[in-house]
Amino acid sequence: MVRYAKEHKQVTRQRIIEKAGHRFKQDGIDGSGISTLMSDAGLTNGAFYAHFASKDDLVAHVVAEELRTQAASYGTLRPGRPGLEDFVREYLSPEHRDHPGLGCPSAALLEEIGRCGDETKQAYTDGARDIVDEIAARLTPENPRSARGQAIGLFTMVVGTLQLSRALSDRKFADEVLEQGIENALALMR
Amino acid sequence: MVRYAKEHKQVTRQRIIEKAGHRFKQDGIDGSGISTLMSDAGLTNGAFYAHFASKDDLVAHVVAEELRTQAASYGTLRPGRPGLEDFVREYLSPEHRDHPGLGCPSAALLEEIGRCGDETKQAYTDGARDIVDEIAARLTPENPRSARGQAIGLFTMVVGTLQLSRALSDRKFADEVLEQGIENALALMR
DNA sequence: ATTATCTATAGATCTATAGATAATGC
DNA sequence: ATTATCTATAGATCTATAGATAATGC
Repeated sequence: MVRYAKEHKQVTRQRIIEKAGHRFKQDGIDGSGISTLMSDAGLTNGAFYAHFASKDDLVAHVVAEELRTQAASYGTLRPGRPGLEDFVREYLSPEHRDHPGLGCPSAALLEEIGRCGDETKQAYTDGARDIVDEIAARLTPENPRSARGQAIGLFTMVVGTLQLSRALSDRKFADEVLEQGIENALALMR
Repeated sequence: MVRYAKEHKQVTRQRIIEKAGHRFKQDGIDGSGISTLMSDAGLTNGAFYAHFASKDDLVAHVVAEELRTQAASYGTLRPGRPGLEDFVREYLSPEHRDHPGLGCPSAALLEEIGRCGDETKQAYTDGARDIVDEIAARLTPENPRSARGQAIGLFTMVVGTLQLSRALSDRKFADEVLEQGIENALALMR
């Protein structure tokens, strides 16, 4: 009984975390209330505190989970640079721009994470390290600049590019930003 | 009388906008309430609605003002590429990272602007155009890629780099991100 | 006399808690 | 019998409004 109950609770907790990831990326952390988050998971407000000590506690777990998922998804890409090129084209697509809830947590939340408490920033830092390592591993260091430095540049540029494209009300300008972003990303990988 | 009063009101309005810019960049738009914003300007809550129709209305004016100021500040740089290099080094400094309230509105608010209403996104779009033009004008198009494309890449990368550095709890990693950002920015300008 | 600003407050929403209920496993 | 979840609510905070007040210019 205890065993089943524990599993069930863990399943629910995981569902809250995953649905919250979607909601946070869509409406922002400050823009998402506990009631909405629990409703997204098919539960009511009060049940929240049986799973998390506070909203901040949830945020830290969501950030960790989102980055873990993202790092893991890189494993499905083709090996080496061709895989990175596929990644860049998918990342800088209108599809990704127009569906933040399903997309990259950094593009959707990076600025807000910078204002969060230390638990959340720590979770983000751990995840970011893994992602930079994943990208760097695909960049053979042929030229003087370190693969790690290139990886950081590639990552920050695609994040900034997607954010900029999302903030523009002019569709043509927004599309141009994505297209130039692909060119710039490929140039950075050289 | 009417004339003096109007001027005085305009001065107050401008003060509200400038102080709100600082507060928004520090605590986020969602994270800054009207009471705090007015208190920053030395006024009380209720006076706000004599100046702005709503918080959204203020946000749009703040975004326009912040980007106008930033574009204007580029005029004080040395001409051409050397000026851009100065800009990059200043932009990607620990000083800038650690004082968001006084810094770049895009690094502090871009993600949140993407979730704002059309008035604010329109204001941002107009400002972003000017900034991209300013940067592009300093990049002589010697190579095949357009100066405009390079300008977009430079801008998005420095914004993403500053945001990333602000989100990291590990100081060494955060500093490394800034240093590599400078390298990457210079590479993009080539 | 005019008007910028203040005081007070309505009404909505937010985080968090306490006690009740309903579903599960013994 | 146990416990995950729900109902109800406290207390804080948010946006916005209405009417009062105080400072300025005639």
